[in-house]
Amino acid sequence: MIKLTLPDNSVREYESGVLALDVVKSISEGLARNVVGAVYDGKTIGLMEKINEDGAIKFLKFDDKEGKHIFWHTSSHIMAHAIKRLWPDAKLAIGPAIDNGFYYDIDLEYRLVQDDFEKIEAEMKKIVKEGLELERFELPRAEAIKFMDEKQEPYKVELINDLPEDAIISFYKQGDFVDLCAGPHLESTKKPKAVKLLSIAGAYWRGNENNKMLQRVYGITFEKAKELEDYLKMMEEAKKRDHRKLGKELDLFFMSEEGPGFPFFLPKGVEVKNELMKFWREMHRKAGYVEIESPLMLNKHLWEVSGHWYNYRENMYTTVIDEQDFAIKPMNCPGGILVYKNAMHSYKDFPMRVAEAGRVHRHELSGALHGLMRVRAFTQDDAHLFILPEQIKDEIKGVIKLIDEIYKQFGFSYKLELSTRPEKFLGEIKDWDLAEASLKAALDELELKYVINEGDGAFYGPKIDFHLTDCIGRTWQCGTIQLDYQLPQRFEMEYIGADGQKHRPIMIHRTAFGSIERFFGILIEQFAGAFPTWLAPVQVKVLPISDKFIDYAKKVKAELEALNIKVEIDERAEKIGYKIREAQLQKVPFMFVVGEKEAESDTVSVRERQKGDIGSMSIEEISNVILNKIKTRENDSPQLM
RNA sequence: GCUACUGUGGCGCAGCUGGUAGCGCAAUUGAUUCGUAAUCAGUAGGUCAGGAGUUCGAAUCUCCUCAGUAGCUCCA
Repeated sequence: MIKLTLPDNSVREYESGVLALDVVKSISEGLARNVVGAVYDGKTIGLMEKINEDGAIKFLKFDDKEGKHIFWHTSSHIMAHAIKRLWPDAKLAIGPAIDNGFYYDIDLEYRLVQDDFEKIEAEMKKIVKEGLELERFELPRAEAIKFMDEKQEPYKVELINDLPEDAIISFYKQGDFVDLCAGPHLESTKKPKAVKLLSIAGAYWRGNENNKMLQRVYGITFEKAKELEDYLKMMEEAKKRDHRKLGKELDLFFMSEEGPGFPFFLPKGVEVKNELMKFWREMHRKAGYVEIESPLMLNKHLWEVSGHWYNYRENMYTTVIDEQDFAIKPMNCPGGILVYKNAMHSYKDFPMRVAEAGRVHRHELSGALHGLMRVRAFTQDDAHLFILPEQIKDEIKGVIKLIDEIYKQFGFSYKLELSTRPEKFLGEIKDWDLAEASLKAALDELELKYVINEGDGAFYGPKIDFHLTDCIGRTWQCGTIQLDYQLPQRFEMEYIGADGQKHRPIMIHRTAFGSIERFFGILIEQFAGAFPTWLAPVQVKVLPISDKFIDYAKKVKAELEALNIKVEIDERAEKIGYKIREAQLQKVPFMFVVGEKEAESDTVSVRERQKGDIGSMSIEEISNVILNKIKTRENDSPQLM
């Protein structure tokens, strides 16, 4: 509940939720004259401030995040206004603010191209210069529909029709431009002086691929030109971390036209992946997991039982062997289940935690592919837990903790999402309800924040997803925990309970990395390719000053290799500066410069990638430092310091 | 899959309104043996994603296919 003190000292109360401050404006001239902003659950956002315990509010300045949203939301109106001026037949759909800027979906016969951006930007700047005041007004439903109909805005009419009965239908007007909008907005169009349109893309009306595809124009604005400049520079910098670029530069992996969506890993990429999996195996062993392997390909019968043949067929690679249909596995679970069914189990065996790093193939839509983040063949660090009903909550909590611990190793922060029953689902609703409640309970008991995605679960059960962020802020689902009552039934899985009777186990599917490929991609971007020493494909590069010292360099290399340190020599007849530059660009954690001085004293001159020259040390001394970093898996990537 | 854009030697790029391809890095050869982010010189390497068409003539124009990029849909 929000209390608003008006100039006449009367108090008005609002339900919690977003309160458009323009409402305040209309009722409280003087208190909130130039105010733009909103209050949410009594907390200040936008230009507002709580001034006393009652939750009264007064004019303030921008709060960072929400303030930006208001700024950009108004900017999206300015852009729509500009486009309407240039192409009066454009039909407006929706135009919200996003984390970095805003967009507007527009239905326009004419196809916008990059070259139109300048024109639109120029028109936007004109509107900014005009400093049009934004006015809010409300209309009853019938009038609102009539109004938008007259303006020939069919999408707006549809939006109004879908608003709940009691919704307040508000509009914002700036000059001759009016838009259906809940607000809030800036008081005038004069602030977003630095304007930049970023890209144009297609987007389905209301996100449904059966609907018409509209043109979505993305843009960003700032008050000052310098801010825009900084933003664009920052984006440029961020793009240097792109794993696709670094993957090439650092010889980690590549993609070939011959296998769209099927990544090739180069020796250095495999080194990193192997180290990653070593870490993974250690963590899982400690957490009480065993590991199995199941076949890549299984016959149609199995996929019919699992439900994949009917629910997932368009995504599976299939083939015929000896006149029998087979499918390459898109998921590891059925294989894991066959392993379970290979023997009779007792309740005493539970919880069983069975891991499998299994390569799966899914025929993803070509437009969905993206570097290592979205591929058609990937290795899931899967595991299936077979448990008793009373073990659900604790096992889920255990999995969450394990995933959290794994992510912490890399310094990741993550977002959690809980996805519930989809339209296409197997099994009984009551089982679904129970499963969803268990996942919620586990999250709540661990006091974790999460958002709920209604209807986003897998067809066999609800799930908790862990989302990680890439270099430009896109998030990718990595870890997932899915509770499943369906497959145990479909596969008639059993165990013998304390009562000597057969019972059905409950199954949890889970991944930590999600896909090793995707996780690797995120990792590359997180560290900008400068892997911590323990993960680095080359940990030490030995750089002889000249050919004369190659023998000594080889001796150094042999000593380090005996200690399992990954080392290379740069034997080329280049100057030391050149070799250092190259090793630095390859982001090798340690460089050993060896010349006459070192060969004589049996030492090396050590150069660390982030600190530069750290002086001359004996081989034993420096290898102890390195071994210790490897052993403790110290996060010494310069990106995290 | 959809919308828009892109596709030139291993990599990064240039090639204006059509007249049969250039640069830098890398590679390679030779010289240099040089102390902390690029030594000098030479050589080789591409029928311009693939196909069809327009044209006297196409990397440059048109169409189709493939691949990539951004976003949408979908998803780990």
